[in-house]
Amino acid sequence: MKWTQTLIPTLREAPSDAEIVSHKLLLRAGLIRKLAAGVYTFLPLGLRSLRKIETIIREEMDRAGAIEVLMPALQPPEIWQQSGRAETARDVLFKVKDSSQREWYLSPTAEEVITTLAANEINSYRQLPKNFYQISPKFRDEIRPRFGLMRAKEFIMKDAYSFDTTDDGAMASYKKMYDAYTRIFARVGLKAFPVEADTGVIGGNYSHEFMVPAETGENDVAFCEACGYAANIEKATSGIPKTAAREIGAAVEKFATPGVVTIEALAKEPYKVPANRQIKTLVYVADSKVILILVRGDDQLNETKLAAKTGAVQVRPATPEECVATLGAKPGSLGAVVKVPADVKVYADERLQGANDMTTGANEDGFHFKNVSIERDIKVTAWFDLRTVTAGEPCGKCGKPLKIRRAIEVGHVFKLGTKYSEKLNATFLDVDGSRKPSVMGCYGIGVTRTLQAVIEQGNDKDGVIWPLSVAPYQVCITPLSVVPESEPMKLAEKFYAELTARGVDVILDDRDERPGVKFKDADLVGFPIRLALGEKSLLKGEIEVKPRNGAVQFVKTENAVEAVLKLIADNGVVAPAA
RNA sequence: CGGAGCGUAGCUCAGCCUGGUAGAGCACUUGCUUUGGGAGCAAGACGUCGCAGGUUCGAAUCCUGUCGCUCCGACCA
Repeated sequence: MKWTQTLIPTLREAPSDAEIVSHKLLLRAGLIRKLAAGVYTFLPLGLRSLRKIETIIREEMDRAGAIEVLMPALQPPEIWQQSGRAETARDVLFKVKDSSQREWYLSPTAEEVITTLAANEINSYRQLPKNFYQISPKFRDEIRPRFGLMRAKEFIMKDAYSFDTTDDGAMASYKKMYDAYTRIFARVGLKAFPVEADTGVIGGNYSHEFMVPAETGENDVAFCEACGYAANIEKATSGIPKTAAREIGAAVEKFATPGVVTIEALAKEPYKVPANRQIKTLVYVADSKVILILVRGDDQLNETKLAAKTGAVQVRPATPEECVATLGAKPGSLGAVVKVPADVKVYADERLQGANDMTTGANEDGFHFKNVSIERDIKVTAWFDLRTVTAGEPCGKCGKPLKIRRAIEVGHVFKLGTKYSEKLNATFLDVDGSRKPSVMGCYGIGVTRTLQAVIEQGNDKDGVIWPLSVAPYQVCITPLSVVPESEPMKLAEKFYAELTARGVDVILDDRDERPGVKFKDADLVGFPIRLALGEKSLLKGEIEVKPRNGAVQFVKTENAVEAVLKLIADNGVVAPAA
């Protein structure tokens, strides 16, 4: 490709609405342009990288035995009602109406469609297992699009859905995808690692996310360097000990705490009740039912765990008015010892099991109880792990301290079980003649997000540093004179032809620009290898070969093509084991 | 949806407080010079100051509404 024939609108300054480095570079390097919040056009260079990522994904999905299909973006609401997700996924569904006022959903994912297909087309165990995948635009009514392609209203996702006859088969399918994902991210040059994850409204009971460490990520991951344990903070557990039991003390005693409405205030003079001897009582509304949550004063409730453990679709903190209506006191004086309505369930964090000599609100503004023994004085409906793990806690597996870091989620694999196949009647006849629902799994990769993650991970002050495997072009030839028939231009054309013939992706910067401009642009876009052809070095019979992230080398012109091919071979695409 | 902020040239932004001629840098066009890391000089083109209403002799500037965008939070398959 000749630079002047394509469109590479580089920017010296980033538009002010770009916040993080990868978003700025996507715009500055001329890869994408924003049409509206969370909605982007891919320019020629951005599209080339996107296609390369897609190609890698296709190769690895095909290698793993998955088969490609293409499902519609327009989906009828009926199948979403059938699966139950019309309700549970309501908030992210894009809904459109056609001219006859019929409603459609724009696909945020395709469990319903593929399961409907399987229900119609798969009748026998002989047809299983199957794994269908597609790469297509997806739509989510994100309440707050952010960070360019990271969280967009429209984005490209690879989604795959496996169907098996047995749970073991489903597990094997899951493992294949897990391994394929590992290879995919390695090939696109991303340091991504799998972590245990919550399943959210997708459902199912077993799940891993593939995470790219990055400070700008929107997820926290807890991990143990000693034993390799890693989990999304929404799911992570630790080996932190339960609250130490003391001697069973006297009966519960009320004491005045005027104006004290925080854990911290109660921990100070004159009360001096340490946070770890307090019970924090939280009022929540789970699917429109009021519930009480008890966690230790120095712990934070993990809402994802709460939803997962209680099976609620939606949980939210109660308003102060709802608290008063339920317990008769405002937040800050709440407790579960007295005045808990019979129909209000009380869920307590396991760390409180056996705790006594605790202090908690008295459900009377300005008063607390002390000497509370949780099992003696509080009617706990159920014990769950509900707290959020913090850095430094002992790993639940090996006891070494856990660390926490930010990460970008680029892939997610789920074992779904029969949730969708049962609801949408995706059944098959087994060997013994019995009809069974297929055991499913689903597997997503955020393709556009992966592209941005590559940039977030590979950049310096001058611009993008692409892995060879996904760079828009592998080599940029930069003649410092573009006068036709000039020595630099003639050689540039020759290298262009030869490298192209050898299967290398080359762009020739034939713009009549000053060298500085061309070099700056080449660095900004981040082509992995740059060939500079200037009068000075040509007089010595040399050209300049410069890897984007390495040192300049001068090479005899006759050896230049081989030098480039060697660089590509040395730093090239990770060749995954078959 | 709650909180905060911003909409002025293609991009980054000044001007607004204290109403009166719409500006700078970069980018763009032409010419000359320059030519190994975002050149110099000269000339030029580019604006319904987001939109609508109001106040005023007069509004980019003050007021009201509205739309869009960004950030924090809720949310996040």
